[in-house]
Amino acid sequence: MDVNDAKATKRAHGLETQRALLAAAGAVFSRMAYADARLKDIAEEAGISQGSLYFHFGNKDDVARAVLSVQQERMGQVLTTVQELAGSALDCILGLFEGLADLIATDELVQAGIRLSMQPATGLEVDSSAPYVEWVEVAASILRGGVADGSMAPDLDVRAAAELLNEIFVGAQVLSGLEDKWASLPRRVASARAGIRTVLTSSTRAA
Amino acid sequence: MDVNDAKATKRAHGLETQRALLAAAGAVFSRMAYADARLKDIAEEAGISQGSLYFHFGNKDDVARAVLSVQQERMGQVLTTVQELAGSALDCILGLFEGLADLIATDELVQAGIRLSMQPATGLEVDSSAPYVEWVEVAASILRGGVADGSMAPDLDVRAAAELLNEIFVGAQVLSGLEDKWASLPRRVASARAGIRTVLTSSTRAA
Amino acid sequence: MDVNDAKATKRAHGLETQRALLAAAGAVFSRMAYADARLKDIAEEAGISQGSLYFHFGNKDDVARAVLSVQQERMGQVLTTVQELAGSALDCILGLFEGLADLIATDELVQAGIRLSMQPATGLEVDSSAPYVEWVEVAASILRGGVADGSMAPDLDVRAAAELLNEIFVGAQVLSGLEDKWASLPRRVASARAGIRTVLTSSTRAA
Amino acid sequence: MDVNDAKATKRAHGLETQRALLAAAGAVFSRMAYADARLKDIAEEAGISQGSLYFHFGNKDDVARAVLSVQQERMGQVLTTVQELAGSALDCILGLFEGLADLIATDELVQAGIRLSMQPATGLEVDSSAPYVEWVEVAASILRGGVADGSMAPDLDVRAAAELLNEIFVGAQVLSGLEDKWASLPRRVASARAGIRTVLTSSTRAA
DNA sequence: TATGAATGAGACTTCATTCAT
DNA sequence: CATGAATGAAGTCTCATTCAT
Repeated sequence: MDVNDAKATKRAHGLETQRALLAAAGAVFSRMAYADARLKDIAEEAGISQGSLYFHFGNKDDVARAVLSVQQERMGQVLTTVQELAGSALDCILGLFEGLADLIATDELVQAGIRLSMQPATGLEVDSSAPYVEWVEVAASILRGGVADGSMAPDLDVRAAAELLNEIFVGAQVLSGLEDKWASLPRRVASARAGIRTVLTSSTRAA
Repeated sequence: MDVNDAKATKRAHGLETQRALLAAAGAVFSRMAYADARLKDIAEEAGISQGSLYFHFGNKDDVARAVLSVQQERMGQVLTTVQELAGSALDCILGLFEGLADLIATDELVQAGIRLSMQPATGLEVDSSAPYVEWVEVAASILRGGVADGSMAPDLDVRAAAELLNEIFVGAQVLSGLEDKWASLPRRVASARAGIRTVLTSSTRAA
Repeated sequence: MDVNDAKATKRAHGLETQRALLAAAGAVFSRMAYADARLKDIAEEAGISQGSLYFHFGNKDDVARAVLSVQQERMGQVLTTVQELAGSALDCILGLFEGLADLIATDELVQAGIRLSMQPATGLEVDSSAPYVEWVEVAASILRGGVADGSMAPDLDVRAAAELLNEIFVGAQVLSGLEDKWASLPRRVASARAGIRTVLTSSTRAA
Repeated sequence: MDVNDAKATKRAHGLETQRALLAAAGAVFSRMAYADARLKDIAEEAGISQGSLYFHFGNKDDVARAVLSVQQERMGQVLTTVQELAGSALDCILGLFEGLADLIATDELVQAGIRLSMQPATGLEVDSSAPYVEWVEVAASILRGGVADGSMAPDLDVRAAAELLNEIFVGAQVLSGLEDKWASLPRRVASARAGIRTVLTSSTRAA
């Protein structure tokens, strides 16, 4: 059992290191642009050597990709949770925005992912605009539900409204990121709530 | 007059080079992040040597600052023009968005300025979030006019609406930038038009 | 112990490299002015890459500072040794000059330090004239001993004599440095011996 | 006559510029090492363009050489003057030191020359130690006169004494240069006077 | 004569990445 | 797993020098 214990310990230790590394990457990438972020800083923040970093990740791009993947997972999680709890589609969309805002405001790793998503052509060959397209689809899908369940205007232009919501949320992210590192994002979203509801429920020529 | 002629010629030549340099900087900064942009590329694009670049601008930061300054000037120009032409405040704000969208979609230098504004703490110690604050003020001022001239809802929450408009526009900028280098921005703005009008004119609990 | 061994080995290797680097810096800085010295030459002379140099020293200034620090240590060592051995204060001061002359004539690092000390305001913000002031104090202190132990004239103007000695020694350094890279310094000091003794022992209006 | 006048004016203007340029070079080279001095600074200090500088001097080395040449001329002038006035050889040598000290303390161009002389292998292929050898010869020649006219010890070791004097003076130059840009040189020389006289007049085993 | 503009070589420095231990 | 050491490519910037006007 000695050997197995040692192995287990090592593996546990390795996982812990990896988590620390990811958190450190989040901290650094949330503070500055990808090109300005130094692997040295990440390693230091994680309390390990630069050499070690290359054991856990292949290179700088991989680190960023890992961050992006965690971000997407966590944001997706919010979507799942909200969809389970929400009543009407309108509540769902509003709850989604609120939930994401809270997540972003408190989770450095998610902040880092957002930052990274907004700097294309940086080397990480991922099509970073992809996630945004996805979110439009998500929103459109919910809006269609809203038209169906009567919580939104029956003649809502779903496509345009979904894009508008996306723009609002992305804009709020960017502005709160610049303003105070996303601390004000929940407030911004709350403040936009009334306007959003108006757009989604006003009939005739809405959105 | 020989001497003066010579001087004038030289100065003109210099200014021309500077313009080329600025355009080149616009092209490069609009394509990639500040930290990824290479002075070599800018110089090459302008058709001059790297050394020359330092004759006209002190360093990389100065180049970026010059780009930002031109961007702000051109965007301010749109504001002025629109304010002169517009009838109601509602027309004014919608015209402003349209005008800016067209400018951004076609002017590389302005695109570069936008990119630069969104990468804080990169070295150009300018508080790059400042312009966004300014635009909220501009919007708020126009909205107050709209409440007064009756083109908007009398009980409009001006502050919240101004922030929402700003978020919409910034979000549209970011998304169109990621999607197709701002080509789709005018379309996005046009598509948001109905929603914006709804928000600004719906009474009771608007925005 | 495997791990500790590995660490120790690495550290030893690093120290060795640093020593080589310092020696190379001595060789280069002793041959030319600070501003003319190329880090490339130092790295090459030490047999490592330029990049490596920055692993051990932060920048060019740091390298120079390290050289200066070693120089001062080695020269101070001579002072200590001589003070322990010397009989009279007169023997002490003459022995000090001889010892320093021999050190300077043979130690490239010390030569480099001397060169560096004589190029003020070059970037190494150390007040490089400080060491010279120090040496005047040292000399004055010994001379006071000489007045006390009777090996020098009782009415010696200690301050003036100390300054004169300093000037002689600095002058000899500079001239031998220009003449033949300090090879002739011991000869110069030996040749000055008689004059120095005269100045220090002649009564009435000496020094 | 118009043409000649114009020519004369131009020539005069040119000479004036050249003088300004030389003074500027003196100012700059007296402040920093040759390698640190920028032609741009010299041109600015002279109030002309860098391009103009190349009309008057071929290149950076030439500027330095011009400074050195003026320095040597002015220092030689002091020698001539002193030799005409002095009574005994002892007075002559002491007067020479005093005269040179005063010149150096007040003349930036001479200060610049001194600085330049002490940075060998800088590019100006002049053997900069040559002047110092010369001055030893001058001193030796005067000392021989002193032995002859009885103002110095009859058994003076002329060679050694001359070298010692040279070292004292060079040392004083260097130290005052480092201390306060040569302002204290006259004081240093005055303070060394008594010691020098002792060395030159003490019999038996002097110098 | 004089100058504004331009150039190119080369210096210092940074940083992702690799490797022996 | 981890690290200290090392590397090399590349980037920003400086500066002596040239040239057309």
